[in-house]
Formats: sequence, C-alpha cells, structure tokens
Amino acid sequence: MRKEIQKNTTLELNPNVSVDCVIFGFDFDKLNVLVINRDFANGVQRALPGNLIYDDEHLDQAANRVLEELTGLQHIYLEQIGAFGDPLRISKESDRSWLQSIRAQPDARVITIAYFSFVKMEDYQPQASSFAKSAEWIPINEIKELAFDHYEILQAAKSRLKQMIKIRPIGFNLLPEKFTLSQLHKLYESILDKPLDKRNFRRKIQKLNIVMSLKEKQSGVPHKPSQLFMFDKDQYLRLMQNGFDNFGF
Amino acid sequence: MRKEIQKNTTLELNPNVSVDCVIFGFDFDKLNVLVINRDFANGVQRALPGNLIYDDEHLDQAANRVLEELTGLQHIYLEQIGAFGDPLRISKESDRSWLQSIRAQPDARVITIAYFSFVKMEDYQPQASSFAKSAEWIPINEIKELAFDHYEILQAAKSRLKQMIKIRPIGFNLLPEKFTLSQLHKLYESILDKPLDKRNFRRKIQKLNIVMSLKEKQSGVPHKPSQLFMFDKDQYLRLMQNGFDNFGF
DNA sequence: ATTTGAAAGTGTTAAAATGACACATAGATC
DNA sequence: GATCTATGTGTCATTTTAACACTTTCAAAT
Repeated sequence: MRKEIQKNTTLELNPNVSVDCVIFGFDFDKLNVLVINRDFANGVQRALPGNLIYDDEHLDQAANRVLEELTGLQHIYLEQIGAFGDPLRISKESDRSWLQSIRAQPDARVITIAYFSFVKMEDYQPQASSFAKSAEWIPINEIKELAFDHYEILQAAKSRLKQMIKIRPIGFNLLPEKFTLSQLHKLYESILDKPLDKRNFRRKIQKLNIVMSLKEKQSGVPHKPSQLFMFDKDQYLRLMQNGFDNFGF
Repeated sequence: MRKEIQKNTTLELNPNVSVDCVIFGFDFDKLNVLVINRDFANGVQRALPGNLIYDDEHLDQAANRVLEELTGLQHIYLEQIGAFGDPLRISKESDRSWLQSIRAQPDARVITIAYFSFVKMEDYQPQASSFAKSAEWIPINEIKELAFDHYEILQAAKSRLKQMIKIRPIGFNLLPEKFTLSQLHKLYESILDKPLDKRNFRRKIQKLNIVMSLKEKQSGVPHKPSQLFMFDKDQYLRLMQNGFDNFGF
C-alpha cells in the first residue's frame, strides 16, 4: 500500500505547503476528533495529523497520504476547508521545537491547506506511525488547545460541518450500516450543539426519504428496543449531490 | 499608498504560493468579473488578477496587494474561496510562456489561494499596471476560458456566491448607495441565475428589514419612476454576522 | 411474578412561510 | 391625449414549522 502512494510522488517535499486533516468521529454520544500526540516537556502536545506535501502531488492526494502515514486511516473522502496562512502560524516556541525534530527546513514559511472528513469510529482504531507518537480520538469539547494554528482549524471545521449539515445529508459516514433514529438524532444534536425536538426531527428525516426502516430491532437493551434503519443509498447520494435548501433547524 | 504596502513585505516572493482574486461587479443587468489581459499570438489571453505572495505576508494581505497592483482596486473585503493545487495547473503551453515573462522561477510548483469579492462597478474604473496590459470588466456569461485554472476558480466563486446569497445579505457592496428594488431583484436573479417572482421577492426582502425606503424617487425614466431605497446598515451588518437560515429561493 | 427504570415511539394544533397569480399606475415620449 | 414601459400592489390555498405529553416495550432488580 505504501508503495502505491510512493509511485505518485518524488522524494522532494515542498517546504512551503502542508496539509492538515480534521477527522470527526461519533461515539453515539458526542463528536470526537482524531489527533496525534508528541511527548513534550512533562506533558503531551497534540496536533491534527498533517505534514508537508510532495512537490508533484495533488493537494487531495497529499492529505490522504499524510493522514494514512500518521494514523493509518485510508480511503477517506476529504473535503477542503481552506488555506491557513498566517506568517506566524508555526512560530510558537513549543511548536518550533517540534518542527526542528521533523523538518529539514524548520524555519520555512508554511501555509497549510486544511481538510475534513468523518468516519465511523468503530471501523478505525487509529495506529500511530511516522512522527506521531500516538494517534487517538479526543472528544471535541475537551480540546482546549492544539499545536500550531490547529485549534483555529478545528473551529473552522466545526463551523463547516454545522453549515454542511443544513444542506446535505450527513450520517452515512459517521454511523454504522444499521442504526437507530435516536442515534441519528443525537448526531445532529452533537453537530448543531443544541437540542432538537424528537418528533419534529423524526418527521423531517423521514420526509427526506434517506432512511429505510429494517424489519430488525435492537436487542439486549434494557428498554424498549429501537427499530433499526439503513440509509437509502440512491436517495442519499442524490441529496448529497443536489443538496436540499434547508434542513431547517 | 504603494509605500504602506511595501512596509509589510520583504522583497522575497515565495515561489510556491500565489493568490488570485475573483472580483464581481453588477451593471444593473448582469454579473461581470474583473480580468487582466495579455497580448498573445494574434489574440489576447485573459486571467484573474493574481500573483505570488511575499514570504512574510498574510494571505489576505497578499490578495489585497496583488489586486491593487494589477487593477488599482483598494480596500476591498476579500473572502477566501479555497486552495487550488493541481500540480499541472499552470502547465499549459500558452500559460508557460506567460509565466516565463513574469516569473523568476517559471517552473516552480505553485498552489494558489483564491479569493472573491464584489464591488460597485461605477466606483472602480480599473487601471492596468504591473504586468497586466489592461484590466477590464467582462460579463460572466461571455467568459469561456481563462488562463491557468482560472476558469475553474471562477466557477467555484460563482458557486460560493450562489451559496452565500442564501444565508447572508448581499447587495451593499454591489449596488450604489441609493437603489431600486428592481435593481436588487435583478441582482438576485443574476446571481441565482433564475427568475424570481417579483412580489414574493419584495415581500421577503422587506421582511428582512435591511432596506429603508427613501422619500426620493427615480426621475427621468420613461416609465413610472421607482421608489429609491438604502440599506439599513445596522440590520444589514447584524444579518451579515449572524446570517439567516435561508432566503428561501 | 411483579415492579421499576429507561429510552422508543407517536399526533395535533396554531402560526408562519411559501408559491402562484393579474391588473392598475405614473411618468416620458410622440 | 395616446402609447409605451417598468413600477407597485394583495389574496388564497398549501406547506412548513414549532411546541407539546403520554403510552409502549424490554431488561434488570426485587
């Protein structure tokens, strides 16, 4: 696998351009984000997975490659958030010592292109590699700071996600194949960061025709078992393409 | 003026990062975009105003500087569209000859950060300077190709504009201080690229409370003169900040 | 066997928003 | 004063929204 990636790259890193990835995961209760760790002083420093691009590499490819190298995640559809280019974005003292350990030109001006995506957390047990000492899921609300300008990038990603949920269906990538409407409901609440009326939520979701009720039910739960649902892939993709005017919350 | 800009820059261009600007204007009939021209073969080559950034410059500052250098436009609020980074984005033969005439390292990989904005056309008679042989307004619908990947960038800008109009008020920057509702109506139709019902449009705009009717009327027109309006700056800014859920077309 | 706890599931109503639609008006020009 | 042209205005049927409470089903505990 590593080989196929290298086929498309030279050995030359472009010292001025990096990519960073915000990967969201949902644990049926709250949003999490994938970060990499680095031992630092008497604590740990956290950052989004990211690194320089190769000089002949597409930005999207670079994002996928870097994400895989640092966390093991592959085949993820990454969507661009935008460029972050403050000339001082990597100049904090603590950040500089990190850079000195991993970059040939730690002082170069680097602008970064940020990407985001969502994955089913259960499917991905992130494995550290490369310069990431470890990679792990952290609940978004517990994150108070990140290296470089990554906290700012995370905020931008959250805000994009919030925006996206109003015009495109979301959930297919974050939930398992079979899920309950309560789980989907909770997901929307986590993203929008506010409570949504249960009955109104269900009504709207059902009107979109993106979920199909299965004959199957939850079992083993100490309460009324929930109906299971799947996404209707055709309709889901259609709405993913065309969007809808407003989900309306 | 030029001096103030230089104060914030070194003489070092970063060979790998450029900015490009999509500036929209509205001539009361259709959308236009500001392009720069270059003599080429027996015709003319068109491009968006753009160039390399300085190595210690903010991206937003670079966009403003480059725009001013190439077209004379100043003090414009530019909003980022995103990064365009195809490794071959500047490799067309015709583009390469342009680059050879203006770049120290014409073969360097360049990713560009695209910005967009809108201005009142009447206020800005674009003046060419620097390597732009001329700068001019061209109706968007007449543009079939542009240098580099600028056509693609233009499409992205249009699509962002279309998206933006549904969640934020637009018009303050594109229309003169006093304007008629028909002009605003036409602007919305131009951006959304479809007809909108006149009465429903007026109803919705008025509900937003962003326009105030003046005591003044149009004069000299060979038909019933229109009421003139201004934007209510406070309410406009409030909606600009907070957005609204959906303008609903 | 019965009770308890916990989340699932379900419908109505009043208010607001939407989309479709047609004709009288005011000024300029001839 | 006749004509041309864009302005300006209201209604109604349909759809969408937001607010709101109780019954059901299963597992676990007693």
